[in-house]
Amino acid sequence: MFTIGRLATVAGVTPDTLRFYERERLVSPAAKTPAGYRLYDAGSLRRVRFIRTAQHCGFSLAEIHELLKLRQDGEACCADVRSLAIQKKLRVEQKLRTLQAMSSALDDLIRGCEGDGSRTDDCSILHALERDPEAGAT
Amino acid sequence: MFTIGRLATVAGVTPDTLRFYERERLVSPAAKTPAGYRLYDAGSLRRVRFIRTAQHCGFSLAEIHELLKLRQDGEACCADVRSLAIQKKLRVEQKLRTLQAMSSALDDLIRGCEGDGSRTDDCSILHALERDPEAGAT
DNA sequence: CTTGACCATGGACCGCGCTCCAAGGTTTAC
DNA sequence: GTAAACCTTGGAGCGCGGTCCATGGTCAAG
Repeated sequence: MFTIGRLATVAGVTPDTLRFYERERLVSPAAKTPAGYRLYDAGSLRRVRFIRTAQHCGFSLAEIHELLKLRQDGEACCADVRSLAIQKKLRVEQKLRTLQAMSSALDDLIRGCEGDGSRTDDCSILHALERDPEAGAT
Repeated sequence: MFTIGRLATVAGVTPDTLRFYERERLVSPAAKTPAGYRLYDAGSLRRVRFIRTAQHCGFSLAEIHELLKLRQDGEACCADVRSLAIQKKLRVEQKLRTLQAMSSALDDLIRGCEGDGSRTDDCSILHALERDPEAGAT
């Protein structure tokens, strides 16, 4: 059994974060001391690690709540979890495409620019940004 | 000269957004009617388009403010603008790498999962998410 | 038995980019 | 002349994932 500070340290978060997760019904202490101190066990640590890892996969806290509910739910099956992972993958890929579009738009700007000391009223980047985004390319 | 609603329509934003941009010192009306109505000109439209296009390149409103300041500033040169674009590109690429890591982490989860009807206590995805993220790969 | 580190609660606040609302004035179309 | 559509200001609220603060109780070391 650890106190909140100890769990925070081993899990790599802050005590405030753990209290926040508790308000969000993601992790709750295994017990409390008579004085009201939260006490956590190894299961709590696994749960916090679950949250952090899922976050690294792009899941929001609300989605992690869903995943944790599936784990509790005797009715749920592995395919349900897999389905959430696949949906998340699709959204991550959508974001990737958006960022890739940004990256190549920036490339175009940078490439079109001399980068010399000319005044900014001649700057090709500033001119390009002003063009109607709805108009055709070029 | 257009009213706020007309500029909003042609620029593809809402009047609320234009008022918000004005509070953020990004776009201000060219004039006001005696009754206090905002009036915009073609330069305003170009400015709003600048903002939208720069947003599509990943610039935040604060950064767009910087870009617009450079345009005003007689001292600034094209190289300053180019430098902001390059910095932005680096940050976009960093985000891309983060998302690519998410994408392949999700791939691993999905690949490792049968996706069959087995109970969630056997789910390889849920087990994988519980593992210590600091531990070496497996 | 005091000092300092730790813990509790409740609530405010952050950044970001809007979005919506209420209460009222103005303009336009018929 | 009246109704609809538009405009004004000021301020609150949202989603997200925390972070920080004030105030006060608890616990361990010396």
